[in-house]
Amino acid sequence: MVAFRAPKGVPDYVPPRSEHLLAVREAMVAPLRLAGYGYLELPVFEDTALFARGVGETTDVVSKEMFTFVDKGDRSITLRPEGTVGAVRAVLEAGLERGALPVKLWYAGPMFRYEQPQSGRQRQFTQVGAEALGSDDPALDAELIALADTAYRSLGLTQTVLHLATLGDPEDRAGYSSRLREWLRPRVGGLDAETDRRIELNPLRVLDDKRPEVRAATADAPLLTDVIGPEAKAHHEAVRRHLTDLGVAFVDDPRLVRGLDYYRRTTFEFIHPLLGAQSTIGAGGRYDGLSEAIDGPPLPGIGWALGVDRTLLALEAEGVLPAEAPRAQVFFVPLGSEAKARSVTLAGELRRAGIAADLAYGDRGMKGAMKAADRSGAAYAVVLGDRDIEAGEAQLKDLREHAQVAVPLDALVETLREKLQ
RNA sequence: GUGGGUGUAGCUCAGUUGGCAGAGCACCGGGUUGUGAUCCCGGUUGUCGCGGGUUCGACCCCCGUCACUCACCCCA
Repeated sequence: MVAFRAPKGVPDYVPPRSEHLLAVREAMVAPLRLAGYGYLELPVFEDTALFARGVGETTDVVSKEMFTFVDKGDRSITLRPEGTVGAVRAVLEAGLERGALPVKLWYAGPMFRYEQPQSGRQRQFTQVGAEALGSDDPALDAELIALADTAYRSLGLTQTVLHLATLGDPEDRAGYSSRLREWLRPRVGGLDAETDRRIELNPLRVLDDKRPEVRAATADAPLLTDVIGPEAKAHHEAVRRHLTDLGVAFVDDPRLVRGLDYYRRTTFEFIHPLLGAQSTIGAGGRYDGLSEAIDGPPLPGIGWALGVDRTLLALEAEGVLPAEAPRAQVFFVPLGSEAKARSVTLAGELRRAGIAADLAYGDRGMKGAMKAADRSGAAYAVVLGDRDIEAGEAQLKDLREHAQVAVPLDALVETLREKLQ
């Protein structure tokens, strides 16, 4: 029993799992760099009103899941529940929308939502996000989706399914909403207060309800797809075509519903079938009205966020975790204090030469130190005792071949450098 | 916020009708004066989540509480 535990819903990652998490993050970023996306470093908290306006007052995220507090200057501050709104704010603050368009950016870091934790859902979680602003070209929609697809593939995931939909333009959505509202009232109205509220404020959300009775009741609800205007429809068809040209497989999902208000036209989710209830490992969409919602100029945009934690869960579920990397290439086994001092020096020299080196600490004795060498994954052990120092040499042992040779001490670094080439 | 499940060694978990708290793994040491991963031998670690109650006696039964976990809601 330890005195302190991490706060509820806040995960620690320790080796070797933390290495896998880092690898996921890097794999998500690599394709973005190859597509001209620049790095954006963002604050993890913002003015509360920014999220309320940008994400939408009626969303669950804003209405009940924000980590909000008042700072010492009496400002209302909120730990970011998602990244897009802050990214757009930063772009506007820096005036990037006046430069070359589109502006393509990525960021990564922790997000915070005050929710009941469960598998794949933590109060603090990490996302890699990408945004492309200043163009409504459907090729950008397809590009971003393809980059996420590439990231998942490069990690070895094969079972991820891309769901694609369009929300149409605001007028399509508004018309459909009122129609759907009328349709829903007699069918699921009165079920509970939350659902009633949702029918009135954001009826599309009801279609996302997972309760069997709601699912059954809404099975043949009218579809948004049927009322999409010609422009949005053309945009959607172009996105589908580009994706097909790029070799990205997807399924059309007319019932796909996103939880944040700023989406319009393209929306998508990457779903992993082995994950249980929280199975969306990445998602995004177009948000052409977001900039105006936070008092900016008209600025179309498309973006996504990939869940780093959930993607790690997916890797574990598919059993495609990368092999553990050795912690050292060379491991010193010093016998005695003089040998310890020489080992510390030599390990330092190797590290400066770009070779991963470690040594046995404490007075472990031969056997224990060799065991530590073995566990480090090192290819070579350097055994160093008084008699070797007197002879001006070290015993260099190849831990895989079980072969050992004496090497002059002043040639050790160079010898290892050659052997590890 | 709501519901189910689980809390025993660092980790994974056994623990019989209520009768001296265990195993495997890990870790440490020895078998080898200076040689690992295999093998053999030995050893360390416990507020049985916490607080009450019942009982001669509670890891076990009862009540409460906390934590973790899965699911709903919602979402990456």
